[in-house]
Amino acid sequence: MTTLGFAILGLLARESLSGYDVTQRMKGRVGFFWGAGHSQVYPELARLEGGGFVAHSVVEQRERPDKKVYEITAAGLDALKEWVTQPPPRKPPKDELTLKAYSVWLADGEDAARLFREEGRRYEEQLARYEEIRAWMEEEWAEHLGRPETPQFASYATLRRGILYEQGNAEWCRWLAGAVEGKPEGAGKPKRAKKKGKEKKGKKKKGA
Amino acid sequence: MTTLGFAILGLLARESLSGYDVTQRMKGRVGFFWGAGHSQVYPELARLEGGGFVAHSVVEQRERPDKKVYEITAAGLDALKEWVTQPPPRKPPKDELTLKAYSVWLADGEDAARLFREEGRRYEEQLARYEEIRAWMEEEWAEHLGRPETPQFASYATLRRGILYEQGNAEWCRWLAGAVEGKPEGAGKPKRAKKKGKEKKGKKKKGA
DNA sequence: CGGAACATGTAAATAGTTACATGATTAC
DNA sequence: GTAATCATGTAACTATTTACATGTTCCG
Repeated sequence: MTTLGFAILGLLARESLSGYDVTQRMKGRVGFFWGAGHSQVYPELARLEGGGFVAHSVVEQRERPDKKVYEITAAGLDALKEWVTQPPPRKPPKDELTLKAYSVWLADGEDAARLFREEGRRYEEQLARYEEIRAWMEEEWAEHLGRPETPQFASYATLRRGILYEQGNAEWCRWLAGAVEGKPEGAGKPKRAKKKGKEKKGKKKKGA
Repeated sequence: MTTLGFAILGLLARESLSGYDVTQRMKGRVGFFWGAGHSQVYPELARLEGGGFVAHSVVEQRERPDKKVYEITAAGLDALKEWVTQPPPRKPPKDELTLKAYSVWLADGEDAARLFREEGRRYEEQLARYEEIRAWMEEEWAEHLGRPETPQFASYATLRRGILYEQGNAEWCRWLAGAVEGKPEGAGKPKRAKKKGKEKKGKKKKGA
């Protein structure tokens, strides 16, 4: 079983969904911790069905194309429960923004400050959206949030994770943008023998 | 050019390395924000050389097998500088621990608390290691850390990112472990009769 | 009429992991 | 002798992304 399979089972444990619905969730509410396109979702649903973890029934619609609605089976629920408390394998993270920071010493300070200020702004926007949802949940779901056996509690838990994540990102971006501001282009290894025609129009770097 | 290619260029911009060395870095100092095995590194170095971004020379060693030491070229450095300040494409994150949290409502409270307490402990250990390195850097590299044009500054920046990341993770795990502790098993049918005496007759709602 | 949302798939390509394969030297 | 580290590669497989492919209904 793949992790994507468990992601789908996690959705179907809450409500039965079509492949289309699953894809929408993947780029909506659960999209901040797991994502997949429809071209991954449909084959995975077929595999899950082959393994007996889900079953589908065709729902005919008058005004819409027919759809296959998938429901989780008892075996699927068992497999999901088993998986939930297993420690996840630690896999090498891929954080492209940090990777850029690792080479930021080579960049022009203004360009770098622009990048990290802009990225920081995005994280803050996302944070603001999460905080709104959080406020809504804390009011609307007040009685669920003390009950870890409810899906509402679990959703709230993932949201808290998202909030801490965005806060950390935003704080770091702000700090880094401030730190690189005003810096000239990279020194350290002044390997500039470049007289390339690769210069972008209207944007002149220092040098010359 | 792939992101892995830029990851390698980022290393070679600091010092010339063999494929073996690059692989070691990938699971060492830069491993917390980018990882790759040797089977990915060697072909990528060949591709980078094909594109003129790196060049190698064979270093014969008396006591060790010969090695190919790769050096970044002027073209490679240009490409890297260009890439550093481009906003990274937002790709769907894959956070398996949060995904598990999304289905934690189905799990036994003790099992879940164990998982998140244990994961939290790991994050705290990592955090402690980072804090040590940070203390070392702040003493040893004091004069570099105000200079964004030095590779030392950039390393420090990525370390700060790591610290904020681990702090957020650890805090969240602690909170979640505490919140699920003592919770009985979730909705649905109980999986197996473990040696648990805490059976309750909770037949409850189906997910909504 | 055209675009967005609903609805489901396959194909091709790229990225990444795990396994296969070899061989030297150092330290126990 | 045997395990660990150094050193470099290829092959097979899995996961993921992007593109191809089709058809409906709703709204303006």
